[in-house]
Amino acid sequence: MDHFFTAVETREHPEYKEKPVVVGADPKEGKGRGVVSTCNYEAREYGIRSGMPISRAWKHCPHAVYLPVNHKLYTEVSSKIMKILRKYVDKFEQWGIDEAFLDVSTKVKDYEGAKRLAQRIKQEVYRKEELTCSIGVGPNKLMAKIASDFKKPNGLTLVEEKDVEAFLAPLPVNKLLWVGKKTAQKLNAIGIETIGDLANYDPSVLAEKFGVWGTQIYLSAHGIDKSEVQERWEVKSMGRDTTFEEDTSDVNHILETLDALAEDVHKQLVESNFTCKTVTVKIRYENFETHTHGKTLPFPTDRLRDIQKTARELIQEFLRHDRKVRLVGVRLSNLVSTEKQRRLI
DNA sequence: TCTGGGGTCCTAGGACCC
DNA sequence: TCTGGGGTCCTAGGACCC
Repeated sequence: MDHFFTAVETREHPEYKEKPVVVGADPKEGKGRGVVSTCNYEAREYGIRSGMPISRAWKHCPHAVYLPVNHKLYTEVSSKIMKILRKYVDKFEQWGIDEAFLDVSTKVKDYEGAKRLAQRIKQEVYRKEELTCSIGVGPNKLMAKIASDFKKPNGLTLVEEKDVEAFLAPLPVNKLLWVGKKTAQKLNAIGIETIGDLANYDPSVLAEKFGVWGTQIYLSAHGIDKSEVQERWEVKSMGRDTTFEEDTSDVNHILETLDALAEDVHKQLVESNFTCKTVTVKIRYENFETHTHGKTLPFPTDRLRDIQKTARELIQEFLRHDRKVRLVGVRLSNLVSTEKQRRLI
């Protein structure tokens, strides 16, 4: 979906149309902490980008419309859109809140057919939800994803198998899926700037420098991706974390916050009929130094007091009166469905 | 410039078992 | 006194995604 959160907000509030809109943390007149979640194209004109500190966005454009993240609303709209998409295929994979992979290989004969299908999907989504999306068509998930990024908003990009290498070659290496900031830096350091540079690099050297990862990105640079489109329905972990309004060394405040986060994630655990075996806490000090500390219990649990007690024990060693804390979090993993657990007992 | 919150996957070392 | 080879599970940290 194109700038999904701000697009939904603008649909709900037509008065925002043609204004710069930013969804994210409260800017508090430029003193807010947190980041931009999504911004529309008008806001991008001012240099605002998603992931940017909200204070910096404020400097770029104080008169933009700043809105909090209304996750509930976006999830509802997302479900409706996913339902539309799912109808078109039998192999479907949701990817985050606003993206999806559709395997249309059994539904169309050729790329021309895929293009027509993509146009129909765009029309239906627009007609029913008044929202635009950008679609990429390719021989595999990797290429479809990169193609979908190529022209936005409201784009449709086809990359046929025979054109894959030529399409990828001029793109900067960070356009490749799984190549983020760190990997891009390392690649740049050895003279690799474009995907074409990477494709022409000696794969054995890449394997030596990056291990399995090196082989993976080398194949990606050639547009090779064997992964299947498949629904992931199994959750591996669930967690909550929060950044304090102000960094704090108040132990009671930290522990109470931790309890509240545990309560919140416990609610989700019970509602989704899971028990958990592992509790992990996360702490971030004011200097952004971040630690995690986890414990696997001898038994799976869905009792709030087990989770809270374990979390409190785990965080203890990190709490020092001379170190201010920026963020705390609780994550539950090693999930076992309550049904499965009953069978095991 | 000052860095959210929800996740997944991978790695490497250590404990432990046969 | 020196020390195999196979495996699983746990833990902490890091990179990546939206």
